[in-house]
Amino acid sequence: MTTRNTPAKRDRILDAAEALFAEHGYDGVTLRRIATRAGVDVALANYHFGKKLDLFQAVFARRAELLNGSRRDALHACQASAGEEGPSVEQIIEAFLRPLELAQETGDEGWRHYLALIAYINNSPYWGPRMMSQLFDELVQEFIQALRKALPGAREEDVYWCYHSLSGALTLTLANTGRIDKLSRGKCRSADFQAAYDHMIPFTAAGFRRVCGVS
Amino acid sequence: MTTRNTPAKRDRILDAAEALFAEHGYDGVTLRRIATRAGVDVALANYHFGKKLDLFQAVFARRAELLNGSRRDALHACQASAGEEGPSVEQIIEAFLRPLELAQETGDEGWRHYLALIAYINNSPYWGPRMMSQLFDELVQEFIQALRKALPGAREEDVYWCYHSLSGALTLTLANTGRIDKLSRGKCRSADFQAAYDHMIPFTAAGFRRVCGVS
DNA sequence: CAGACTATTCAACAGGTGTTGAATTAGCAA
DNA sequence: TTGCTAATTCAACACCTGTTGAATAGTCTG
Repeated sequence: MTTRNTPAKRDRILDAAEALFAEHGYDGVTLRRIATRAGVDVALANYHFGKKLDLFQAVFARRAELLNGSRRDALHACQASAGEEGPSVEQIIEAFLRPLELAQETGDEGWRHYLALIAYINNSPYWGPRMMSQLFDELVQEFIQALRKALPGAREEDVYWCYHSLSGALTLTLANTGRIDKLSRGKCRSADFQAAYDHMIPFTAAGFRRVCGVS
Repeated sequence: MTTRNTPAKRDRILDAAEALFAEHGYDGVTLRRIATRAGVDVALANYHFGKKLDLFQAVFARRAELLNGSRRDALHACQASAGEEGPSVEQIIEAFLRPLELAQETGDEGWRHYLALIAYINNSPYWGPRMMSQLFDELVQEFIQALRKALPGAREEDVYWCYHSLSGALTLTLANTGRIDKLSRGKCRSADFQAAYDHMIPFTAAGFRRVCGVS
């Protein structure tokens, strides 16, 4: 066999880096802290991934394919079950958001950290422009085209601005800062993605319909 | 006179720190880089503000009062001009967002950087919980109470979730990452706050009405 | 077993970090 | 002028950073 079975330490480095980068950002994390958390020597990160920046990108890329696949499947499924005129705005947004719940379905902390990392990158004026596009733009454009079909006659510009609001609401959810918990005095729990999406889907769908001029 | 007229260098340090913190985050910026940008010796930042963390907080606090005042005035103004039943959802959100346009009205780059810094802090799992509340929560609660009055019968939890979406959309706007520019192939310019709010106000207002069960 | 290759650790480097105390300059009072 | 104080710079500290090359341990092949 050409590819050896990768040892556990390599993955532990990715896991540790994922969690720390998500909470403190790229510059807020030291390779030594990552290594300590992974129970590994500092030099090992360099051996497996090269420079610190390469490790950062490896963490970011690791789960992207899986996430994109899950989202794409959801979109195609709702398109297949819909009729000729295609799925509704609500169905499309649902396909966009629900796959992100895998974070808590599986109880996998890694996914929660990864989604927080996406939020960090997407909201960063430095990282956003140079890292989001290559992994996520193609699929996002597919969702936006589906939305345009569900909103006939909408101006292209309006659809993009609405997507911007949707993306922002999602990003803050994924960041999982716990601020809404404090504001609402415990009535909302920002870690409860399901509740967040239950509200976000009708909220953003109504926004799309209003701004894009379809009753 | 008891307070000397503060020399220009002190403010230049705040300006430089503001711009750099907003783009690269707390750990991504070095005191030497701030000093260089301000045309000042490294030790001067320490003399005026103490530790690096104190400088960070000073930058964050500098414009907060002014911003809160501007927003509070806008809210009270629309409340005064409204009748007994209070202002509409649209009017309240407008009062929440429009004051943020001062960034481009005045052409002041400092405000643009400051708002991007708010976005950075608000979206950060580390800084968000420990810095947002003390400066902004009181006024936010006032806005939320106004929204509840405009949405009679709405469940408190639903109002907070809707505010969460509004806050997320706003945060991504303030971050000013330019991603929507690329996605829309130039049809939207994320630096154009006015266009952003023109879309965001009806978008989020429709979301509030739908989720909070008022036609 | 020897050999080969991968995974991992050890030790150390050159450079950058925040911070500090002493020295210097500038601005105003008597 | 002479003082006094605030503002600013200079020089240096102890520490931490990412990175690297050599050394060691582990694992499979023949």
